[in-house]
Amino acid sequence: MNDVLSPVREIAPAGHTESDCREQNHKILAARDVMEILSGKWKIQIIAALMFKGNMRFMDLLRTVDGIGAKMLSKELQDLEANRLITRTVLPTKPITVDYAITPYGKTLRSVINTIVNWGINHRKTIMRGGD
Amino acid sequence: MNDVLSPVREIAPAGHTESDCREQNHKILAARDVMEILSGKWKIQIIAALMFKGNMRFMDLLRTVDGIGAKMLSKELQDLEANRLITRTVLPTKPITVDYAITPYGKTLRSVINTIVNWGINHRKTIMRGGD
DNA sequence: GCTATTAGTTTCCTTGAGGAAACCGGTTTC
DNA sequence: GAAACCGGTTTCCTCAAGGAAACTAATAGC
Repeated sequence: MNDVLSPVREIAPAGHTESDCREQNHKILAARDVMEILSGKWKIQIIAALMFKGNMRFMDLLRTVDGIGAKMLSKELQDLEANRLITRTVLPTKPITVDYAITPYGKTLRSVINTIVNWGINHRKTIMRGGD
Repeated sequence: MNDVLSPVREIAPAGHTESDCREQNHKILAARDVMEILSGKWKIQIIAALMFKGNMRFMDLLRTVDGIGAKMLSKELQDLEANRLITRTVLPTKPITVDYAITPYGKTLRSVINTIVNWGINHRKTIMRGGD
């Protein structure tokens, strides 16, 4: 009776082809992939720390990434290393030290991190202005 | 004896001033803010769906966001609405329908989502090429 | 011998994210 | 009156994320 209702409405909005639709689904998957790699409370903060402050040792990161504990830091660093985003280098110093650094591949995340950081900075301003 | 060791090494790398350091910490916080808003398994996928496919109803989203359940979808939509990223509009149709749309403020996330999606697409290619 | 450093690991615990399935109230169709 | 569609909510459950604190092992200084 009412065909404005469209009980089995097409998922793609008007004017979108099926191939458009497939491409959009592909994008949604890509977004999910990235969030899986960067998910959790700490990964982005660790990457941002290494990216903005340069190489750091375990204890540096423990002090820089506010609130993280040794166990979590250790685990997150292993994850990031497994994803080839950072390297772990043991240095032959007397109290042994370990250097963590971003890989060239990890550096390709710079645009992602920068975009996120810029939006975040603006978001803070928006909230402060009374928005939200 | 060995001053290369630097037991209480400065956190900022050589050449960085204290004000640099404060700015970098500010960036790390901004990154954390954004990840809090977008964290979880579904938020980015929901935003990406609305952004790339346009307004959708509850059932559209349930079908589009692969694997999500009604409870999670409902809760995530409430979160996104609370953060003023989407709007919820009840339409006076016969079987009641609800339209979800991205707000102008939510649209400012487009650059973030696009950057994430592009990196993700490239990441897939990298992995396919045998990398990892 | 005692303490401090570095870089973790181990154990135990709590909280919350997320999922499956049933249910609900309203409306339309047959 | 039964079945189906819409947009959820409620209940119950599990598993993983995350945290605190103790512990390890090696070395160095006092």
